[in-house]
Amino acid sequence: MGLTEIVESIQIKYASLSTDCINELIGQLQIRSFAKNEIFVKEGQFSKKAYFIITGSARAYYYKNDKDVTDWFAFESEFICPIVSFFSDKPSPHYIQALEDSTLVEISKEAIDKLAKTHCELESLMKAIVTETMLKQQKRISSILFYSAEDKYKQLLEEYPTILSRIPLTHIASHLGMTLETLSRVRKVQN
Amino acid sequence: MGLTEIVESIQIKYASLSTDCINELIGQLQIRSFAKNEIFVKEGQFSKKAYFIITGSARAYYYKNDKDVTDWFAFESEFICPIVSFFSDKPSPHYIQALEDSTLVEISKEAIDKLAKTHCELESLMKAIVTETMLKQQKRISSILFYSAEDKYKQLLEEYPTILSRIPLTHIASHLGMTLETLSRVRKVQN
DNA sequence: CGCCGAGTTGAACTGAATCAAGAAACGTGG
DNA sequence: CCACGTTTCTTGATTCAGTTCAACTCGGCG
Repeated sequence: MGLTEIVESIQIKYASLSTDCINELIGQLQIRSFAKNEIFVKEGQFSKKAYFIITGSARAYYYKNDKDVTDWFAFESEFICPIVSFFSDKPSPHYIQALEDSTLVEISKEAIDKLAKTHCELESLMKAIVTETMLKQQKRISSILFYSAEDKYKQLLEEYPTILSRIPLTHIASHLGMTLETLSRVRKVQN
Repeated sequence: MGLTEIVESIQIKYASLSTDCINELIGQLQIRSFAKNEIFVKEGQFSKKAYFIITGSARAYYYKNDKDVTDWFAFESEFICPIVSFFSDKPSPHYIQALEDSTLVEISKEAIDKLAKTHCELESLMKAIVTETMLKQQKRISSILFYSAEDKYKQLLEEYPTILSRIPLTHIASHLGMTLETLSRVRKVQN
């Protein structure tokens, strides 16, 4: 898949862009490859880059009381970025790590903002992406508040049916806000 | 406070607007007043209106297993809207209710989108508001996952020092994801 | 073969929920 | 302005989902 098709598909999903804008945008993209387990954004960094996953997967995680907590997963055709540092001027509490050998497209916020000055559609596209993220978080909040460990696990499997074969249970557990032991017990009941 | 000052202050906080845009925007605003406890957005509605609070307060809430759960509070100079229905094309799970006698500014999404077609700055302003909301939710997720009932209560008091005198504890408890009884016990320890 | 990290299992513990009862505050009409 | 009923909040006893800590199993890989 070339850069053109990638931008094409993003554009279709979120908000259409002029050919002009698409072309200029492509000039700002960088293809990057990371090996499994490679950490490409570190805590404390001011990283203003966003990544779109072509193949592979990644997770954003942080340390809470010395425990590794996975905040977000991203798979093919999804974005991932150090959300705090990307959108505000604070250092990132998150690390980002490839979970498989992965190929990503990288773009800097600076480049986007600059392009958006002349291409307003890009601003709409960004708004659409942020809105989607916000609605996902909205869902996640109510899922954390109201569902049992078992239900949260089921929900995750529905959203990401292949996740079990791709990602270690430790990360799944911490993302669901439960311990590895609890996840293990929940799984025993299921199968 | 007139509409001009209100738009002025919003614009300063999020993203600057041209005088043209400001004037057209003002033409789309509606001042609305609600009595304490009045419900002005109902569950199941497709409501594409957002509200900016001039005086008073409001909450967005929904029913989860027949229990009334407060999702968001909003006070002076804050926005509130039925987030799901406003940003996607789904009916709102949320009700919105005035918690005190309140005066709000109402604007429809339709009006904003129409204006944004000719005034790109407005798109940036919307993006800024959505981004702010997203970052707040990000914070809320980690607060739910990692803090004890007591810590969550303390945090809320820091963010909204006047909340106790303005809003019943039931709503505060459900917003913090705990029962009224637990909140009551937490408060006893504190004071 | 033996080590090592990932996952499982068990037992004891705990923070918060639930259920139930009572106290305090609130506002509404006489 | 007081009395009464309703709503809001507190307190207590019990239960429960999930955590913690510790030991054990399994599968892959040098």
